[in-house]
Amino acid sequence: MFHKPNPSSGIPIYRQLMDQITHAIETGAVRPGDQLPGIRTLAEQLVINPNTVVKALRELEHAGIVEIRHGAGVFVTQKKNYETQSTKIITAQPIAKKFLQKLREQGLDEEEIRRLIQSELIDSQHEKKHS
Amino acid sequence: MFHKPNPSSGIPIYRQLMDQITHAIETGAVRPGDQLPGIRTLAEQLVINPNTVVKALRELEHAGIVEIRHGAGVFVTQKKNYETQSTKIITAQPIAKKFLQKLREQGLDEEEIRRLIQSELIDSQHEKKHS
Amino acid sequence: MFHKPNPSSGIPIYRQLMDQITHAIETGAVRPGDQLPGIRTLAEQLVINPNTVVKALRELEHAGIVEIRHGAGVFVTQKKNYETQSTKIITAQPIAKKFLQKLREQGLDEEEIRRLIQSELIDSQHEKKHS
Amino acid sequence: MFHKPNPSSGIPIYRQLMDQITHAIETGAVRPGDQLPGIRTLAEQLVINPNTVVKALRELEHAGIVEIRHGAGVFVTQKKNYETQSTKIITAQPIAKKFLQKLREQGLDEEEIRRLIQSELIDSQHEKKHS
DNA sequence: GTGGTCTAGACCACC
DNA sequence: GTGGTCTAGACCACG
Repeated sequence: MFHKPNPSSGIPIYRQLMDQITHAIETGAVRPGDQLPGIRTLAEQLVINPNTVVKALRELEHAGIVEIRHGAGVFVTQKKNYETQSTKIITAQPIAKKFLQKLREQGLDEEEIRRLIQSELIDSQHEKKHS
Repeated sequence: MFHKPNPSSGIPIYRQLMDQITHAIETGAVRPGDQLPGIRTLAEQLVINPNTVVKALRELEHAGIVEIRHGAGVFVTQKKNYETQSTKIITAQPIAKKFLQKLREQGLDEEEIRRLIQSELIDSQHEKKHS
Repeated sequence: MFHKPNPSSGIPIYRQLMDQITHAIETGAVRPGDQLPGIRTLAEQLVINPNTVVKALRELEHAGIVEIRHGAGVFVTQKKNYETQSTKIITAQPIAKKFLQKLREQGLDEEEIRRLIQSELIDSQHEKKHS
Repeated sequence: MFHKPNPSSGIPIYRQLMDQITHAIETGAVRPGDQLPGIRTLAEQLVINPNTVVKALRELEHAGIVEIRHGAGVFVTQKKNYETQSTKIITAQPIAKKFLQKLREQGLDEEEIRRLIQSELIDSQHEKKHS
């Protein structure tokens, strides 16, 4: 059902697995309420360490994508709209957090940060056009 | 700064460590922006495995309590309004101390105190529900 | 008679059940010689697996708290001098209730109370050692 | 190192495994401090369920024969004289306990029980001689 | 990779 | 109807 991650892609294996699972949900390959393969099963199929699988599933649980029931298995959450909270966003969140943290340490306030971001976004659009 | 967890208390070690850190923040023993001891240092002091320390810190990061900066260390998050937190916990401390003192005078040991508190907390939850 | 354990408290379910039973004996809610509810009954009431109940009872049996009679049921052991036990716990109960009331008035929630108590218990252990 | 238990012998599998382990210790096949095979390994070798292995080891731990170290493995206790506490005795203890419990429920006191046992022992010796 | 806990559900033995 | 044992297999904690 899932395929082997590429260990030399630069993207952490657990993130690649997260992407595969969220993608499977988005495409409807697995549906809310469905049970996912067990941790050991996944680890064997994908030839990765069970702990890595655990890490991926734990992150997905924190994000509300799956539900881990002790002794029973891992299930896709019943709720809804993963569209708005795709893996990409989830992945980006901590990066943004650390970035803002750094800016604040530099002494920038909210307004200054907003202006900085906006101007950089505009710049990068221009660079795109000129390339 | 932190105490050795009790491995036979039934409470997972990583959770005991989380509790200690949270409590230290609540009481103001460590303040927002402060750096916590390194993972290895903590592991040695508490005589536990570094991975267990990592797990505790990772959970606290997810909860927004601390921030792990790659290559720099672990820091208490700036955000929260810990001032009101600290005040109420600090006010509560002497009450707790006196209370524990009284129970011990009654002849209760640690185990009995733990059970009594837990039981009373559960009871009051039920009273809440029924009200 | 017994309450549903909290499966996400970090404390193993079987241990929470042990605590409840021990506490019920200490307070005199159940007395030496009394029969406890059957394993299946308990499991249904608490919405947990019968095997988990068995584990709790087995541990209590090893500790000499209860006696499991095959085909007959589970009984509180006759031996111990619970009278003195009961007295001190029962005396302590209103103290605990008042104490928890005060903490709640300070604005502490259950989680904060738990941490405070645990932390104070640990502290007093260290004071003991150093004395 | 250990061999498959007989599931249809009437003796519980976990007890057969306990016997094998204690026998291995008594004969010196495994010595104090030695690590036993892991739970999963044992289960595979003996073609039984891991939980059954766990049950056997837990009982042996309660009896002080082995020491289970979380995350590390199962080890033969360093202490000594298992000779005086052989499996036979350990097995017999709970039987004796329940027997005495029954007699007490019949209203017999300690002295009466002692006399009863002694007289029965003498009787059975006589029966032996006459057979 | 170790042991620890839990679920679900089976069949057996005792009273 | 009680507890006793066992299986199959899940996730959790720790080293």
